[in-house]
Parts: sequence; C-alpha cells; structure tokens
Amino acid sequence: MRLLLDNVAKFVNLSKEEERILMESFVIDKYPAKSFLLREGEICKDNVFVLSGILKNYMVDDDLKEHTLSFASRGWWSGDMYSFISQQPGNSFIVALEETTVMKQTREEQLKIFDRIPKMERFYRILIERSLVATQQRMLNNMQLSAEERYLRFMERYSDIKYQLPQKDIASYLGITPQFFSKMKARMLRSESKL
Amino acid sequence: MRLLLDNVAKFVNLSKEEERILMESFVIDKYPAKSFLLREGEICKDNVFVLSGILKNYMVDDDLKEHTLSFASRGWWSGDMYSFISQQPGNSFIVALEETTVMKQTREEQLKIFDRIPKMERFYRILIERSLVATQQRMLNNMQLSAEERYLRFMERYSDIKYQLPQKDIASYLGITPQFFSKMKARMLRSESKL
DNA sequence: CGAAAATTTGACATGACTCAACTGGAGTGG
DNA sequence: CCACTCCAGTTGAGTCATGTCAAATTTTCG
Repeated sequence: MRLLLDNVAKFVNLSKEEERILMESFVIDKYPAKSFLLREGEICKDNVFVLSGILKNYMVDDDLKEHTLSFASRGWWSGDMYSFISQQPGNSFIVALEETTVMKQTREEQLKIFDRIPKMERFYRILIERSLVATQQRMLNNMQLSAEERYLRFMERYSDIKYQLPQKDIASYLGITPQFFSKMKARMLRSESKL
Repeated sequence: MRLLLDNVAKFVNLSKEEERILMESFVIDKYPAKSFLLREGEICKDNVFVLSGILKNYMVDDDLKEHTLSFASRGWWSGDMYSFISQQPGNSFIVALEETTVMKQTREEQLKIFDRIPKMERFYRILIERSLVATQQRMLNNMQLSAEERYLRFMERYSDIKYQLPQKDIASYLGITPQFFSKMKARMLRSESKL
C-alpha cells in the first residue's frame, strides 16, 4: 500500500485526506501463477500497480506468435493502454508469470479521482509522458540496434527480474525467435570467454 | 489559430476567457523549407502545433543512418518528447520539409497553463494517452509485420501527405534502407499489375 | 516417474542490407 | 539558359542477420 503512495509522492504531494481518498479507489487483488488478468477481446477495466510478483503483457499475431509489450514487477504499472483508455475490447493478454499481488483501479474510478484530486491527473500525466518516452526509445532501439545489443539493454532495464523470466518471453520482448535467442546467447558466451 | 482551439475542443471545453489565455501562451512562427526547428544536442524548448507545411522528427545513429520518428502536418503536434519534458539536451532533429507555419508553446508556458487551466492538463493527458497507444501500435507493427505491410499501413496513416514525402524519408520511417524500399515498391507494382 | 514445455542445436531458407554503378531531375552559378 | 553538380531514386550482385523446420536434450511439474 505504502508503495503506491510512495510512487505517487515522487511527482506530486498529497494530503493525508487525499491519500485516503486515493486508496479507497484502489482494490487489492491476488493472482496465482499462470492466471490471466486480461485476455484478447476483453475490455481492460483496470490499471494495475504491482506489489509483488511479475506480469507480462503480450499480443498474439496472425501466425500465433507472441510479442511481449512489457513486463511489470514490484513498483511498476501494467495494463492494455488502448483498451483501458477507450474501454473497448483490446488485443492483448496480461498474465501472471508467478503469484502476483496488485492494486487496481478502474478507468471510471481513475477519472473520478482526476476530478476530485487534480494532482492525480498530473501524476498520471507525468507517468504517461515518461512511458511515451520509454516506448519511443524502445522503438528506436529496435530500429537501430542488433538483437545482441538490444539484449544487453534489456538486461539493464529489467535487471531486477532478468533471472526470473523464461527465455522465450525475453526473446519475444526482443522481437526475435526463441531459437535464434538461444544461438545468440551461446555465441555471446563463447566470444566472451575468449577474452 | 482557430485550428488549435478546435483541436483542444475535441477533448475539453474552454470558456472564451480561457481560450484567450491559452492563445497568449503560444507564439506563431514560420520556418523555410529545409530549416531546422531542433538539432541533436539542443534542448527542445517548444511543443509545436503545425498550421501548414510538414515537419519531420528523426534521429541519426552511430552509423549516420537516419531514423524517422514521425511526420507532422496540418493539425498535428511535434516535438522531441524526451527533451521537452526533461528540458535536457535531446538526440533528435526536427526539420521543415517545406515551408512550415507553427504555433509553439514552451514547456514553462505549458506548465503555467496547466496550473491556470486544469482542463488543459487534461487535454494534454488525453493527447499523450493517445500518442502512447499509437506508438505502442507502431512498435508492434514493426515487430510483426513485413516491410511491405508496414508500407501499406503507412500510406493509410499519412494519406494526406504521402505524395509529398521523399522516399528516403518514408524508408527511414519504415525502418528499411532506401534501396530496399525502391526494390520493394517495384516488386509490389509488378505483382499488382499481374492481377 | 512421465508428459509437456522450454531450450538447444543443425541444416537450410530468406528478407533486408551493403556496395557500387547508373539514371534522371533540381538547383546553382556563370 | 546552358553546363555542371548534386541528390534522390533505381538496379544488380553478393552478403549477413535472423527465420524456419526438425530433431535432440533438458527442465518443469503434476
């Protein structure tokens, strides 16, 4: 609980009363490993904040290949942005990679909070400003870096959970096949040990 | 001028007085063809709204290859998001592909407006929510679609200006080389005429 | 333990890139 | 207004990064 308020406090200052109101708009929920918070075709009702565990947000294309959009661990947000803001059926899945506890807030509650506590609209604005920058950066990385280089950046970005993620999911985040990922890692190890 | 207010009015309703205050925070500026609004290493002072003409936002990687982030024509916004929100030197260029007239607002003015007219913070929040969705979608397109398919989507997305953009810039937006783009187009034409 | 899933490995295929040469139009200066 | 240059665009040959398919191996977990 405190974790969420700390996250908010990084960008805006809330009074005790505002904190109380805010907390009332969230509910805590717990998902077992491998359970789905969201499936393709469903409406993403909630914006979720991870207290513990790991979530994966991904899409499946026409060839049934998975494409991972993001991972979320303790202290990070997750959701299907398109579906959440439009409240229309989305195309992505969100699954718990391990038992995961979250605090979640519906879009409706969120908009109400924006009216009651304008500072929260500011907080959210800042959150997505940064998210937009990160997404642009990642897209650029995909355009200009080799798979190997992208992998190294990935390890930095997700250093807290890198050893808990299945390789196939890392590959799908990097935009390469699991087979190629495996060969690439082997190659990197070989050339590293040659030094 | 009216164009900007209409753009805002799509998401929030301003009073005449608020509209007046808002307009005072923008200045109009005009750039000749091939002139730069922003260069790598500079701070992106302004968020710009295009009244006429076309802007291109791109980055140059270590191999001196260009990567186009976006084009902006009449009624669209442009800027280096990272640099604009952090007010730190950025890595992207913004250049006018033809003579371009814009309305621009500094980050400082923008933040002032957010305090004076909270509805404008809401407007901006909605703007970047959508921008985030579009960027995620584009990243996914890059991951799951072939260059050919990406090209077709590009033509829809930028149907208003597709014939005014140099091919090398379209190629760099699609994440392919101009040579490959040229060959691809030729191939597409051939297989189309065979029908 | 046994089945299913994840990972590894190898042979081969391919989409996209590089380099280089050529063409044709756009702008520039004399 | 011509001659010249300089980009943008095209095209071809060869290459490379990554994908595909298939099989073997290891790990996970009921």
